[in-house]
Amino acid sequence: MRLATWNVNSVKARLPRLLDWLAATEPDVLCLQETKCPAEAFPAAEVGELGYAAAAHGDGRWNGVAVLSRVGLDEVTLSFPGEPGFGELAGVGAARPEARAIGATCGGLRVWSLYAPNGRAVDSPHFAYKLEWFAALRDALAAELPSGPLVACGDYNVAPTDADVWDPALFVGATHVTPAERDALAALRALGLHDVVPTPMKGPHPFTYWDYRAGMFHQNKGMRIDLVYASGDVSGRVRSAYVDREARKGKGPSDHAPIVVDLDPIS
DNA sequence: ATGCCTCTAAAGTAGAGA
Repeated sequence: MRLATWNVNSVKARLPRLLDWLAATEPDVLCLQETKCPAEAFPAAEVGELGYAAAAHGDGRWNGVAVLSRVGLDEVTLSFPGEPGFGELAGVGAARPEARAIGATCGGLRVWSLYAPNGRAVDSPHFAYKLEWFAALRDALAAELPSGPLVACGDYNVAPTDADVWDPALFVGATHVTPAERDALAALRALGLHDVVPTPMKGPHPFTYWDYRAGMFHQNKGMRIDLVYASGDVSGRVRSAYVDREARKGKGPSDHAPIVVDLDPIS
């Protein structure tokens, strides 16, 4: 099975590239983040022509996640149980969860496509929301893990180590690298989830995100913030994993590159 | 070379991303 995850930064703006990439890469399952479109506007017919079923969760302008599969798409779950919304923590009343999580069972594998809150700044209510969201995610995945093989893919908006940012000194005091955020990842690993670290196509760092500005991609000033967290029975089947930095090149790319993971069949 | 930001809409500028 070939599994992939990609923050596309608008599925509408990226649709020609997405379709070309699907045809060339042929993943069995693809997790998408930042689709930035309502579920009813998701280009299900277009991906359907390539043989993919689609499940989408959307808010409209912001966020948005989806799962595409050509090996079955069952038990679709929009948001995870206990997922917080932003407004509750900001004290402005109860809020629905944002469109940051969608789960589906694809060919016997439980798959989550996740888009973690950015956090903005450590003194922002958005940062507290980010940590609360991760704590709730931990509980939701803990509840599902006994049921079978599981993979939680997506844009975690956390760089797991200092080696996962191009210049750690520039990130002192910033989000994405704080001990609190890294502890949230450690709590997920403590459940038995394994960080499937992909191989970079170029250079020593498996970065998955490069800012659009100032030629960051061309200088390989990136971050590894897109992650594949796999249960033990899945991580043991990983034959290979890579960051497809080719998809970050050229005109009109997303600012993130896809991660592609090849799994051996269940023996 | 891979090339200096881009997306959406409550749009003609602003907010968000990280």
